[in-house]
Amino acid sequence: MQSLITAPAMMQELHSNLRSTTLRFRAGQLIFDEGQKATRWYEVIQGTVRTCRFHMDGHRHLTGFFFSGDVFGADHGTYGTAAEAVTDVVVRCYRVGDITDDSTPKPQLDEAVSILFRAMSTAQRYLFIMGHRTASERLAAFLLCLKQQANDDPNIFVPMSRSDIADFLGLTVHTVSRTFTDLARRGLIEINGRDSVIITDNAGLCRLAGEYQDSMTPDVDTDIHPAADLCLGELSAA
Amino acid sequence: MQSLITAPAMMQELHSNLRSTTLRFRAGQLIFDEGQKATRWYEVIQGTVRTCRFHMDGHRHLTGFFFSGDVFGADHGTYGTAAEAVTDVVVRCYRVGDITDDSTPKPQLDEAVSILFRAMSTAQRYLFIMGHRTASERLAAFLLCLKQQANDDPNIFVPMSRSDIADFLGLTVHTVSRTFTDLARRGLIEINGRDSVIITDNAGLCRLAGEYQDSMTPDVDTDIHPAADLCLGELSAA
DNA sequence: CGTGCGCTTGACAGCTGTCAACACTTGTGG
DNA sequence: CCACAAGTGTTGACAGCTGTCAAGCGCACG
Repeated sequence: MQSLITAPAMMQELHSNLRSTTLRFRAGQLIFDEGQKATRWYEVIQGTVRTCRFHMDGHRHLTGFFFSGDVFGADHGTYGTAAEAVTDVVVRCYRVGDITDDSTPKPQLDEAVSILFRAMSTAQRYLFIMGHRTASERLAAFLLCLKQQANDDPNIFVPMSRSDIADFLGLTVHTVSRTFTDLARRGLIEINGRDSVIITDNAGLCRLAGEYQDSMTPDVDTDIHPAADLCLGELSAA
Repeated sequence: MQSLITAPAMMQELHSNLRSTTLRFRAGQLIFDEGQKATRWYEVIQGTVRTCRFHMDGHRHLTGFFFSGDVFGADHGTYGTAAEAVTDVVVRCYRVGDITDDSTPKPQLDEAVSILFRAMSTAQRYLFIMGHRTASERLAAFLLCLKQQANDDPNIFVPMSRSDIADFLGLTVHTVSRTFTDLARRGLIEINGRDSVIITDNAGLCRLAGEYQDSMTPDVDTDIHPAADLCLGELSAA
């Protein structure tokens, strides 16, 4: 569920060496705006943050959700997205020299590059979802990401609004809402209010999302590439 | 139209210092496979190359097209996609030390990182297209990319098959075909055989693709974010 | 000339966006 | 405490778009 842009875990190794400021934002508040000079990066201490872009046609596109421990805003030059508080949040804010700064130690630079490549790979997997998956498949993948984010607890806390989910998955609020009730009707989940979902059929949800449990092989008989894979779970990989 | 993964122009600066091998591939031939160790990167001398992934459900997803001068295959660790010749191609093949190799000069490393961030930005823009755009809007954006790739000549050469375009845009062959004829019927393009298209109404095509010519402002009256933009043309940015 | 492949087209169904209405919660003010 | 408004979420009706299925066309190749 982390950003498709950057989640440089490598920077976490520098925590002890960096001066940080703790900030609080109320739900809905802007943390930084798209296009601003990217002089700081942030770590979520408590709450949930979203990154988003607005497009000419008025559509909003959410590019990631960030939870406790996640890093966001580590962009290059200017911020490629805005960041907003989904809930009341507490974040730690670090000034950074540019990643390509001479003072950056070599191994961490290596890891940064590696992470960027992984982020690209994640983005491409996500591209596939947006291009080829239906609403219920996208929502299933999304819920599994939330579950993984919460240590695989099937009792999921959903801090973001239906509208946020819609703008993240490329759907409308209506479709998201309908799909929630549809998944519930099919016995895959149970809905407890607007911010709580229980996964009652994990295997079924995985099947929907395009993941296959255990060593189950996909039921295709054509000449599939051996390396073929689509691990939606990695959407939330750091 | 270049890869969403990597198109490190910085490496081109090293051409003169590197040993290279010239290789030829016939249309349809595999250049390298997904998952292989990424020990070389390639530059297209002549022809067109595509990079693709296969997914469990049997779907193919093309991640980029590469034309003369474009660089592909500069991945980290293993290739994230396979690369195939769309037409008969001539490529130059370079062995590379890892980008993070100690011998890589600092400025070029900086540029590599910068390019990676830009690629991420491009991927996110592309994500938006996949999530929010209709078939005709996608095809319009695609054709404009092809046009830009060919020095803005409105007489476009389309080397790839309808199937390739479909798997790149997240559509089916049928929809791509129907959309081609639809654009022609609306007077935006003229189709000359399967591999040649003339753009007869550039402004109209731009409007469709979500780009606005000149200083035309989008006709929305809601509280649009000031930094809002969607420049599909940058899809083909290096 | 026959075959195979890619491209096109039509009919149809399914999914999702749009429009509309309503329920529920929250906050404000009387 | 109630009335009211605003925001969010849900649901239904409907239309439009796109995938699926099916058929046919044109071209390249043997």
